[in-house]
Amino acid sequence: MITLAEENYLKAILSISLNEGGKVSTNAIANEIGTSAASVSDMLKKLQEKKLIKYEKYKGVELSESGQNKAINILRKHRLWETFLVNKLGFNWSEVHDVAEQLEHIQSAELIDRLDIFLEHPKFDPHGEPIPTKEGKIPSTNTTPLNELQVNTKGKIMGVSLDEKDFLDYLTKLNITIGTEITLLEKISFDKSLSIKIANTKQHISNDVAKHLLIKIS
Amino acid sequence: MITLAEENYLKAILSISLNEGGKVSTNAIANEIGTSAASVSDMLKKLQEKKLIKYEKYKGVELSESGQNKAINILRKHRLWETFLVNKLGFNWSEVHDVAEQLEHIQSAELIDRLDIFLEHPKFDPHGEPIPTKEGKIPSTNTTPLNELQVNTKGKIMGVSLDEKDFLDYLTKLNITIGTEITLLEKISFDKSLSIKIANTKQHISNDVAKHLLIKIS
DNA sequence: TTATATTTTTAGAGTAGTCTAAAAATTTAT
DNA sequence: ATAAATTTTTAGACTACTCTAAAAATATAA
Repeated sequence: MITLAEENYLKAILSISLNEGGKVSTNAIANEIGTSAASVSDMLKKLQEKKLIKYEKYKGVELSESGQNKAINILRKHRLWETFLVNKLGFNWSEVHDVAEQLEHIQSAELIDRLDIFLEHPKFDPHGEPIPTKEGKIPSTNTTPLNELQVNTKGKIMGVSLDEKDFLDYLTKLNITIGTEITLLEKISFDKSLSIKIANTKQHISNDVAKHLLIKIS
Repeated sequence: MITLAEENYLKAILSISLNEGGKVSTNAIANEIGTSAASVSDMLKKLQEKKLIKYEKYKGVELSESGQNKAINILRKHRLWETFLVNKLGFNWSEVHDVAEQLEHIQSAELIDRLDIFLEHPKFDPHGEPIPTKEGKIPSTNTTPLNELQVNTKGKIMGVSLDEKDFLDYLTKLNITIGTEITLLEKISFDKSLSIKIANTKQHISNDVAKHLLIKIS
């Protein structure tokens, strides 16, 4: 059996390696989970013991096949629950993260199968992130972070890669949501901030915001 | 903050006192939770410390007001989740207990408010048990256990007071479910077993089964 | 009412997870 | 290439919960 803490470590390792690729460092995990490097070091030994990760002391860590399957399944559950909370219970997209973090640990394959059917097999969660398949594949999305686009490119916002209340509430204030058409007008080299056009209104956003907006070029 | 283990103790104490009334013994709790009396004794000290119970050594225990509120809220969550699982996800009434035992610990008042709305404020769970109100009241049901009825009484099954798979699957096999019309034909004094009539078919059930069938006399 | 049985509590120890402080290994910079 | 900075691991301790065994309190019965 896998414990709740172990699940959270696997999830953190998956999340970091999806964002950065390659081996994951102890510090990165500590930072992601909000714990000490010492605790991480301890836990990595246990996960290694259970063959959920590949780990060499001082050399960083990656998920084993079974570890990856478990981590992706947790991600699938998280995104299905977020979809349920928004589509069925009427939550706002900025309100669902914390509850989904709890729900993702409920143990019942049957429950998730039925939830998936009930939601009519959604492909994306309320943040536009792809929902992993039952078989453990994460469908790829043909999107580019806004800050990597060239000036004068036009596109549509397909998703956001950050699930934090403040960020999402700010986007809502800017009239930015999934499906919003956007044009990149100008890149300021000094601070990498961007001028954009949304619904014929010019707006200015920081690089920190832009890098989490996933665009499909039109 | 209340831990998962503490929640389970409060729930166990509530469940026992609803069934038997009066103060709850250490052994009864140990039995309900499936742990040792020593562990219970330990935990009772902690719950007392947090003012969730009224406890005197060797004298048994009862819930404090705040403990009772917490316990009833867990029961409310359990029964709402069971209703969701059956009414929305299509689970059978015998399959939902274990998953609901996990879901009842999810911490979010907003979630439960919205679930209640989504389910259209159900009054009873799939086993016919009343769903406690948000204010912490458990509505009373005017029902009598089948084994307490007099011979030749006719009634309708309004609920079952046991949520165990084997029991519920057996009822299904007997064509017994919520709403089933039933007539008590005969009581066998030797083993307290009963002859009953369901849909014009005579059947025979043990006292152990009958005592968990809650009847409204018609 | 005193002995016996039962229940409950205490004592001591174990596991999972966390922490801080210090040691060891690795990386970076001069 | 060696010193300094950073990262990672180890050591030792703490909390929450669990256990078994033994002691203490209570209930039951002759």
